[in-house]
Amino acid sequence: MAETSDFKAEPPAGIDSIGASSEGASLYELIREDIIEGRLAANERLVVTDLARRHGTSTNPVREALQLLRGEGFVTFVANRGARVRPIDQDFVRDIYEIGVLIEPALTRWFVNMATVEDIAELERIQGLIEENNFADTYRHSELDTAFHTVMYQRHYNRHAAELWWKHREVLRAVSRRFNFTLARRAAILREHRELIALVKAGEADKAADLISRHVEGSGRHVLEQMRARNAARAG
Amino acid sequence: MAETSDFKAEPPAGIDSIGASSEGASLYELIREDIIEGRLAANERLVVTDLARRHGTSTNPVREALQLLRGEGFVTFVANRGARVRPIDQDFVRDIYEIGVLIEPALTRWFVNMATVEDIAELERIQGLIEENNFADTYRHSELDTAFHTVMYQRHYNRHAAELWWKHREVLRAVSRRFNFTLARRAAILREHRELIALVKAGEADKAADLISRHVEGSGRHVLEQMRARNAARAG
DNA sequence: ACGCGATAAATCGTACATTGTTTATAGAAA
DNA sequence: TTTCTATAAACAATGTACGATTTATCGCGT
Repeated sequence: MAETSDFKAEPPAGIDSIGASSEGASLYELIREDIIEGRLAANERLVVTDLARRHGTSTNPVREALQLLRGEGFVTFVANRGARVRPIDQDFVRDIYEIGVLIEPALTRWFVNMATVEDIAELERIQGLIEENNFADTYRHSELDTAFHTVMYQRHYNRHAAELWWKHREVLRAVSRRFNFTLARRAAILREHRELIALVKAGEADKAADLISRHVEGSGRHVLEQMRARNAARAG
Repeated sequence: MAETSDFKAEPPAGIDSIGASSEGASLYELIREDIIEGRLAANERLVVTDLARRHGTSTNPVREALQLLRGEGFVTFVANRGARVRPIDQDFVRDIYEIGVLIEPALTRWFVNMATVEDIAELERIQGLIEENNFADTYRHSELDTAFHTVMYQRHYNRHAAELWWKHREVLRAVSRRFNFTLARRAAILREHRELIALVKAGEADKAADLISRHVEGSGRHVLEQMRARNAARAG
């Protein structure tokens, strides 16, 4: 099949927990996916015995998976009361984007200074896939958008920053599952990516970093507006 | 007793994993402490049965603790081969400080804009403790130094940033266990903290952020020099 | 309607079985 | 003798099953 792996990236080595491994979707990945994809509600209780039954295993692997997710920050724990899904709400998203605005420009700067021709080719390939998609599938657009950034950040010029990006990335996936970017916003993303590639080729690190800063801030603002609008609609 | 809690801070709510809880040092905290304090060597194997015996429990709590530490990034895993201590080496430290330079100025800016009189009083209290210590105990000096920063960052104007700081903080503790800041450097820290308090009181957010930026960069450079020197000595 | 006690449910810890990995050993070839 | 390999035994990670303790739920009596 035309697997989605046409833009699959590897998680930073060392952090073996975050990121989808090639084949064996282990238990914690499945549970994390359930959280990201929104199949589990915010603050929903994660009952070990239920999850064990559902996944056809005993309780022990589930418990370990939940602890791992706790360490990653996707699950909260209370002693003797078990785990709950950590909600991905407005504050959560706003905070993530604020961090992105701080981190991504620096990552971009490093990338521009150290990018190989293969890296740039890969960027253009992703960009091609986005244009090919031509706004047809909003979810795929989002996936490709994060893939674009991932290409820039995955070779860890700074391992911690790369790990941060991988966590950030999971949240972005969660957001894109819940909210569709408008056509206008998607057009802006496309345009800014194109600009970015040009700047990368020209070796303009500072300008590229600036652009990314505005790019991330713009996306963040847009997502938050979407979230606010939905909340207002729900309340009204 | 004169508990060390004269500058104890709370970990950001929500992230229930990182940070020392008041009393019950649970298993994962103990193991993490062993890593931070350097009682476990870099890349050392973490054998579940050994740890269980050593801590007088069965294997299950140990396994969960290791998964939690994996999620936090202090332990690496290989399937069917178990866990190892993630080394806190030069790269690790350099990367952490680079992130610090990106994050801490923003955190400082937020703090200056939102600090209460109690916050400032707390800062001055810590500063008083540092001056009282008067370079006598280098380890205590480091602890107080991070405590100073923690006061500024712990009230999570941005929860993810606060979590980042808490992780950052653990690494700093690890570093301070392995390397002593020179007298000159500690004097500089003291001076810069004093400057900072003045800027906070004056509400000079930008200048404070600038100062912190240089402050963190300076500490990072200093620590890395220490590490390099020791490595060179070891090699020579 | 509001505590209160019994019952149900789920977490947490222990013990054990299974599977895969590492290490030690013995033998064969150079 | 030395080195490489095949094999077996020890070891440790992973998964299962179960008991104990804590928490949640429900019905009863006032």
